[in-house]
Amino acid sequence: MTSTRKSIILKEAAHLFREKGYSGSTLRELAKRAGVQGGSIYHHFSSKQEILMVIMESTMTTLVEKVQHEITFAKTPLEKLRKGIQFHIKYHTTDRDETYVADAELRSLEPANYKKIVVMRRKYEQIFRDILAMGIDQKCMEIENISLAARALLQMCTGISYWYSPSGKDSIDTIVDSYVELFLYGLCGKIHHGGNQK
Amino acid sequence: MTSTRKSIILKEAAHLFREKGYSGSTLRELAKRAGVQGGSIYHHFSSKQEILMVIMESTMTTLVEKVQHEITFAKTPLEKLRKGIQFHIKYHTTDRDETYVADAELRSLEPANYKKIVVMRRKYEQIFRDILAMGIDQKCMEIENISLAARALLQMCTGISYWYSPSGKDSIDTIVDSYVELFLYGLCGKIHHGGNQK
Amino acid sequence: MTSTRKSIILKEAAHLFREKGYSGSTLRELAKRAGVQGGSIYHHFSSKQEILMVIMESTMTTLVEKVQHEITFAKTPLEKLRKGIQFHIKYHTTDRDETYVADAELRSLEPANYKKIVVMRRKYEQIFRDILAMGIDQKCMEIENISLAARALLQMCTGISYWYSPSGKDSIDTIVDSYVELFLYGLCGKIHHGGNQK
Amino acid sequence: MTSTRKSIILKEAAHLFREKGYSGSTLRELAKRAGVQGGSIYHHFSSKQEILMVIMESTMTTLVEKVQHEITFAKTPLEKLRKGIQFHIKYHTTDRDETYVADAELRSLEPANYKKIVVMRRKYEQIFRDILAMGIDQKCMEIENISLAARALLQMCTGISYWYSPSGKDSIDTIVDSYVELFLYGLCGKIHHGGNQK
DNA sequence: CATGAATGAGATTTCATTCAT
DNA sequence: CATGAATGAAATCTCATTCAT
Repeated sequence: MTSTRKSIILKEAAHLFREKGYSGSTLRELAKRAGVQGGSIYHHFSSKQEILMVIMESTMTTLVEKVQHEITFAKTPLEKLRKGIQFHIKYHTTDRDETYVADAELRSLEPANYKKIVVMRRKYEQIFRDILAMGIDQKCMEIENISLAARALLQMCTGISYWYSPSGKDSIDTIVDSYVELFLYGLCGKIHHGGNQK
Repeated sequence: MTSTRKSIILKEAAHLFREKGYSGSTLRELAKRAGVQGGSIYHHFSSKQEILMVIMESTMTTLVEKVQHEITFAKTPLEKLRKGIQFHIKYHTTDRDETYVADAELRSLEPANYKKIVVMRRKYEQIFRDILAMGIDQKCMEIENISLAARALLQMCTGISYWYSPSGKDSIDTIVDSYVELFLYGLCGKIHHGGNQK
Repeated sequence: MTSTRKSIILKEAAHLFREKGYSGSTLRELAKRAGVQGGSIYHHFSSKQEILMVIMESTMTTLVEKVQHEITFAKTPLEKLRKGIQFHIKYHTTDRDETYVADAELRSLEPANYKKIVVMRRKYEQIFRDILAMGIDQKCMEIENISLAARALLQMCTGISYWYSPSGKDSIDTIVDSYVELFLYGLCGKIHHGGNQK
Repeated sequence: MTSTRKSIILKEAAHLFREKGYSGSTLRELAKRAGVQGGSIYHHFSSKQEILMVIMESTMTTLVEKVQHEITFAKTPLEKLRKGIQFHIKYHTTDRDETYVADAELRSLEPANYKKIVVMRRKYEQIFRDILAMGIDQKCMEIENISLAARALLQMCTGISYWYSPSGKDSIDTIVDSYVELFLYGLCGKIHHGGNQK
């Protein structure tokens, strides 16, 4: 919530990178949006790449820390999953520029940075895989392939940050409920227990 | 499957754009990968933008045409959905460079091109929305919000093209089956008809 | 003597670097002098540093090769020294931009390049040290410290490239003769055999 | 020997300019080495150029004043020359950063400053030329071209500041003796009076 | 005096595009 | 069709200098 020059630049950078992509964004444009001269950005960051890295690192750190906190107090795997999805979606809608960038610009990271972020990303995904595994253990979920399911879940939910707008007709809570419902019961899960009818 | 210069350039362009993004790719690099000199690209395409547009247009055209063909002969909405998902995933894994680019580089299109592609994309999504609506009509699906569900479905499936590798441990058929199952019945749909227990 | 664009750029670069130093020279200025656009330089060289390196490497290579050829056919150490000095001075006056740069801009080389050139420079100096050592052996020279003497000789002669101008009043041959004389007999060597009278 | 902020900055500036050249040095680097922040330098100097000028002016002033004092009490031209060389070398080794800069960065001076320093430099060189002329008059030296010889002498001796290190194996006194000897008698002057045998 | 954020001009470098051969 | 030298606009980055605190 602090509004230092540095934080303004970061905020505008996330927005710009989301809009035009990292490579498609220019520091001139960023400077203009942040209300500073081009050179001033280099007082706070040593390179364009560093700006991207700061956004990605802080976003991933927050994601991992907060989701762990959110699911700690839930008792059942289902409850943990619901809390996890809820948090994921809320964070991906409130800080949607940053999360979009963190999701879409992995490829723009230089090798060393890439490695760091991939580690954090795996850690985050692991949290969800663990929940699913627990659900299977406790027989409240039935999943053929945990990895696939976790990926599907996160991609589905992350995708929200691609189109969500606060001024859109669906509220965040509506979206959260729909997605949880969808992921837990599918399109037909509440209607009939039919097998896989090819 | 023709291997003209032009088709090689297109293939390499899709690969390169996927790897580094449209803005992050240079025509020099493309030329090198395609085995020609920089200037030669301009005998086949009038600009970098045109290369992107050709990829996107042909990809979207194929997507729309083929999915329609695939679902035509399916009788029930469930069957249509299964066929649709199957086709979507297969196409997104076999031509994953092109489909990835078509999905991720919308923002790199110039306004006129952007409009054209968005229309095609909506048409494609509409096909899936129609299936879901039909499913509700015929009471074989239960969906709160068709738009959200269609988006979730496509993002989930498209996401496969982000990580799928032919050398990975999951075959395309395995992936298709898992995703169809997941989307139709969710994690718990086959276990119990419990309500939404917050 | 070839006048390709590349050779023109190199020639002008040597001249500019000599005039303003490597760091003090801009590629814009170089481009202007070479009659090309700024960007064109990068068609021939990958960086400003590479231009400097090409100048230094080719200069040092020529120096070592040619001086070896020059002294090969001289029989006595004195004759070899005279030939060596003569060649050194001639090369440092005819290609004085390049030799000046090779001498003065060692510090502007990046570490890897620096190492390469230092090796070549040592090789060149060694040639002169060898001549002096041979002179001592054959008792036609009397030198307390070969390293110091070789350094003094080369610095004295290299210095010519700092002030020599083809339009000046001293011809190259005059300069060569004076320097050889000076270095062989000193200011007083022909007058009296006085000891070191402090 | 005073260690005011200003004198520290000057000392570090001479060192930095020697290492990277005037153009290649940045005030930020200088500030860091001097242990202050970038802006602080401007409390002591009005510009980067002024720092260079202060170094050069004080160095040249000291050179001229001290060499005159050193040679005043010597009686013969030979004695004067020995004293002059001795002083020159000692000063160029003890204050070798400053003297190196004074020697190498003439071209970095703005026109007005350039003129001033060139005058001082000529004055310094003239002192040595005068000694040589006196030596010829008194027939204790034999020199074809006084200007060339003076230039050769100074370049030879100044060059010491390019490689001298207090931790090297040659002491200053050793170097002084070798150079004096070398310049007075050459490599062969003490051996035989042979003519110029081409 | 000292700081350090900010400036803005300018440096190096990149790259889509053109065109003579 | 193909080449590769050249362009020129624009991108990233640097740095001497200023100034409010």
